Amino acid sequence: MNQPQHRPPDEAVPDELPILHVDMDAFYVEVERMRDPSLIGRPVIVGGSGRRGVVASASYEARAAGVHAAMPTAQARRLCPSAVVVTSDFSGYIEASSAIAEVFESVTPHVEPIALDEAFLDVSGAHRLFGSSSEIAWHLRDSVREAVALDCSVGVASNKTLAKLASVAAKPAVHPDGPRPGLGVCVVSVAQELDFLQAHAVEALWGVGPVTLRRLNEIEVYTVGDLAAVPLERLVSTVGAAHGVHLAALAQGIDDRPVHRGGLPRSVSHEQTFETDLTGLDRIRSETVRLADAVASRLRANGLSGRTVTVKIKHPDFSLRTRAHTLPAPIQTGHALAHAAQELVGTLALDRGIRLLGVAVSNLEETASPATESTPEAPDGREAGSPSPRQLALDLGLPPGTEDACSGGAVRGLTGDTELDLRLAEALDAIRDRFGRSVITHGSAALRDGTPGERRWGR
DNA sequence: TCTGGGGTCCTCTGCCCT
DNA sequence: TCTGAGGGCAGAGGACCC
Repeated sequence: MNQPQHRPPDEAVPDELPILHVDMDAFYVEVERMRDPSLIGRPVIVGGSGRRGVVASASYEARAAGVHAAMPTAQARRLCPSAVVVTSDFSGYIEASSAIAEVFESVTPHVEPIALDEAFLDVSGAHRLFGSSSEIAWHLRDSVREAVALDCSVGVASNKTLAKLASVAAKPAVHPDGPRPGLGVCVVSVAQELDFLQAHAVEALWGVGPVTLRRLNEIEVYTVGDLAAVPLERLVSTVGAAHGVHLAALAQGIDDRPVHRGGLPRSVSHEQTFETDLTGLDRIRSETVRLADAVASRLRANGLSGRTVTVKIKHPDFSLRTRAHTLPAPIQTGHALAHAAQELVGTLALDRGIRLLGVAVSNLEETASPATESTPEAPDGREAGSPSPRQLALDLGLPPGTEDACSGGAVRGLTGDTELDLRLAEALDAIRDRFGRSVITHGSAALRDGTPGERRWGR
């Protein structure tokens, strides 16, 4: 959205409002419009274009027709037949997101990314350089626009919940005649907090999804104000202890969660919904290898390894099953991960067909890349926070590469990466870096149209 | 006429150990 | 040797977020 910005007169904003929530406006759509300017002014839907795709983001023109995120693309097409459907290409979004993150970091080191298109900032230490919180918010809007030619909305408040709601209030409005410019920046002073907060529908609170909303509606809670009036015991008996106590505090405007910089990710995963349900053991196994390989590539690219392997399958009736196993040592190679994932898949009922298959690794830790790890001059004394030494597994079966992991023929215990696994992964990475990801893969998982990882994260 | 993908966090349950 | 209580942990699943 490239609307002219009308800077409001300076407001008396006390500097004790430390939290900013910055949210890009229709981020994926606007990135696609930068790539293809012919999309400007037209209704645009970004998301999966296949038979089972859903909407990831919709332009304000498409939203005016009732299209919203998570809606099946087929349904969105019916609601807005004139919309242009663009398949998500995350490499461009990641690039823009990195440029935006640099703008945030230029103002404060206290940045907590929430997604590619939004973040919380704690600006309590930035006032001497950049002025009041309101001035910082406008400065960020201008700087983001200058850096990536995209608009964002900024909420300013005393805590995360209020800042998040404020950024929503600052957003452009959906209107049948076209998008109406929003405030751009919305400041919620301490004096306004409760009135602003308690007028919201209860589902506006973070943590209130469809299930919690239904439960709250059953006890006649529809607004945050209603929530604030419910006795804590009733709330706890309705939504559970932890959730109830948390929601009760939020309803009173109490939210002392700090802004913290992202640390190590908790998990890395790939999953795919298939155009037609997956059947046949060979096919299921080969897709497991492909997903495991994609996850392992990302682990290595980020210098990570993990101990807990989880597989997830969704049946045609949408019932979901997961199986997890924690290995004695962390792994980061496709071979070891595929082996563990296949063992887990083998414990699940596969005869009903598979709509979605996923492979995830959690219990992550930093690990030196194979290239750096092989450096013989590595110092003995490691600094705190430096990558862990790699514990290798004993290879109890055939050497990697001499067996097809998807054949299930060689049974190695679920142990970890072997030295050979690592050397093979290192060679694969080098070849893929040079010639592209699709030039080499497991024989059992020959790529047909790119891995989900490529489609999502780029080659 | 269908319902994605990549995450995080929480609860419940079962198992193991003391 | 058996049994029960309780803590810790892993696994499974649900709910939620963007």
